[in-house]
Amino acid sequence: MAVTRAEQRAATRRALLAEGRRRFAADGYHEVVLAEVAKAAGVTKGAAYHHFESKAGLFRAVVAEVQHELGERVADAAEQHDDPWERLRAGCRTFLAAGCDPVVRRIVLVDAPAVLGWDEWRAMDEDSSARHLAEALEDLVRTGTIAQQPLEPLARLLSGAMNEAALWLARSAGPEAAAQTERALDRLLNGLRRDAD
Amino acid sequence: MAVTRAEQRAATRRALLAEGRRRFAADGYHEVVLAEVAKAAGVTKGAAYHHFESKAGLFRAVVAEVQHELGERVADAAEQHDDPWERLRAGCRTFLAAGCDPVVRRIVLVDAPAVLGWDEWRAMDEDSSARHLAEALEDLVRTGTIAQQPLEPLARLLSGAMNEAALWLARSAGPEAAAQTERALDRLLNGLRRDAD
DNA sequence: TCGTTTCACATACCTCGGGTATGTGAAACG
DNA sequence: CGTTTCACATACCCGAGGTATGTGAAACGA
Repeated sequence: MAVTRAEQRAATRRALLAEGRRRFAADGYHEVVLAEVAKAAGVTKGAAYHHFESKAGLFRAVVAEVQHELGERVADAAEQHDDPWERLRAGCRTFLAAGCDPVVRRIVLVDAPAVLGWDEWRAMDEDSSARHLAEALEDLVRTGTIAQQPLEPLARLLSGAMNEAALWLARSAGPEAAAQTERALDRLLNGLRRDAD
Repeated sequence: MAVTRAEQRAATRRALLAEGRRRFAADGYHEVVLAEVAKAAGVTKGAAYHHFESKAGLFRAVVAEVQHELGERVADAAEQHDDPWERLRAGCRTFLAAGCDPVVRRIVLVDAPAVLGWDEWRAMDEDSSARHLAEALEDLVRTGTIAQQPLEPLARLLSGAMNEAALWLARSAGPEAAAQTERALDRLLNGLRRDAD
């Protein structure tokens, strides 16, 4: 089989990303040593620096990847529904469930803000997940389900609430915790509705 | 002036904590080099390791200090009011304002979860701020202002909402952002009330 | 087909910073 | 006043991120 250079390059990059994702999720950014990631991926540290500008650069690429997948999952869940209100709820539920995944939890929610800086983290979050939340809220205003109001602060509050709840859910043993959290979130959201339930 | 050993020890510890707090807030945990903190505090690295078990140990002590002060401020603000509902609102407003302080923002909200681990961060947060939130919610249930319900998930949602909102507020230029966030938070909380506004 | 260029890495090396082991001089103590 | 304690200072180790340079096999042009 002929292996072109482009194919080999892509394969190496994928291997580094995959191994990085595993280790960042399992051990946390600081505990991960780049040379070991490279070794496990079948290459040396030089390859890693050829593909990424630094250890933080590899981490950034992993975060972007995970964020993107997360956003897709949330969007897919929302699209299962037609009613804007149910779209929002479905997205929230999916996010809460996904946040329990150690990959999302450790990489995106815990380490990323500290490693990449809060501003960059927020920009990446906006591109993947938070954007969907903002759109969902806009739909709710457009359809008159909730009153017109500044949506940016509201989106931030809800985004933070779900981030933290996801982190907490992953640590709470009770299987009823997820359901309780969803109910509590429902109650909060219902406060925004204009008409009765 | 006679300087006893205990006094000197306490002074050195205070100096290390103060300088650490400054640098951790300004540059972030990773960028801070322990030897420079010690030097700026008028001692050497050896002194730092005599007082704290590691760089993370100094950071942990700083986090505990800042968390404690933050909790006090929130509690003080709440105690200005008698009505449980207003106590909660006052505490939330105070927290949102305090979270904009770079010391709280960078040290407690951004770096601490990654450096100390989310579990330890959460335990410290519970001891200082989150405990007050939980008590406020219990009061609201006791007085019948909000319906009886599992309070732990609700407290987590609200805590996360305010953490994220505080982080965002510190970055948003507009002076109306704080007021808008408080209004949005009010709307969410109002959803919990049993009776009309 | 063959010389040349490109490039995807490997290898060797540097440096900085966290951590440790040990020394020291002045209080504390009997 | 001799001895002990202890709050540091000094010297050293080493692991890990980052860099500079080498290399061999594809890619390419003639």
